Amino acid sequence: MEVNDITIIDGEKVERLKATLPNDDFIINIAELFKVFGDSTRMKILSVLLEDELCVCDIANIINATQSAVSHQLRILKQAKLVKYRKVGKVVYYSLDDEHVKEIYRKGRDHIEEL
Amino acid sequence: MEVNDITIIDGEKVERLKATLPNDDFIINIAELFKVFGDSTRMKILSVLLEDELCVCDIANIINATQSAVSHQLRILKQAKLVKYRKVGKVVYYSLDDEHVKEIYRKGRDHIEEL
DNA sequence: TCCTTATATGAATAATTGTTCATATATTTT
DNA sequence: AAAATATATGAACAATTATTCATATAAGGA
Repeated sequence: MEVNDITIIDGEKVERLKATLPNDDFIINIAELFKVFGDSTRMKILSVLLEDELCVCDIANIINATQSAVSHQLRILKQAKLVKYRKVGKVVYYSLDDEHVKEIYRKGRDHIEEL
Repeated sequence: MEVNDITIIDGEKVERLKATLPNDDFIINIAELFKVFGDSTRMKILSVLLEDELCVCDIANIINATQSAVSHQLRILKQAKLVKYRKVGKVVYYSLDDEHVKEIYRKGRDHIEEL
């Protein structure tokens, strides 16, 4: 015991549960992933990309944000492998990278709509 | 057009996509929900609660955090309706509130494990 | 009744982060 | 070649937030 020296359940069970805890890397990575979903601007971007592949300036227009803010947030979405892009001349088209985005979005929606 | 007056796609399509955007309340709520998942301490708490119903001090022991930190985070999880609790004397047992937690957790795991 | 235990909570602090503004880069148009 | 356009990015600032510490509350045991 390091932080607290009290337990309600027996020490054996505590040890067993400690063993089931995912390692720190996993915890940090999954928290980082959800953090990316945890911002209104990024959720708006993901929402429109659920509908269509779009360039930066159109995304900015549709969600009523500045080009700079959208570009910054797209970088974060890109790093999390939630969106991918395709360059056509000076225009960069962004789209969802995989099905997980849709699935996570839907599960989140289900939870808040259940009430 | 309010923020930018440039578009790549035609204005009609921009308007159509603006119409598909969820309203602000929804966006704020879903972002708030994922924000709750977006913290290591809370993810650790959810991880152990996926295994078992547990009291505050045992959670603190298992994830190696202070009682105070765990209690603060449990309040946030409670507000998001991700965990529920049951009082037995002075001991408070927390458990997952619904299936959505498991499902969201699994989808997040799938994404980071896909690489 | 007094002491201990389990949990909750307010305030302060430190760290993280989203936006803005200015500007850089790259591509197209004139 | 110069101007305009689409996007990216660094720095600064403001806002949010997680933890710690002290303490409050409430229940149980001596």
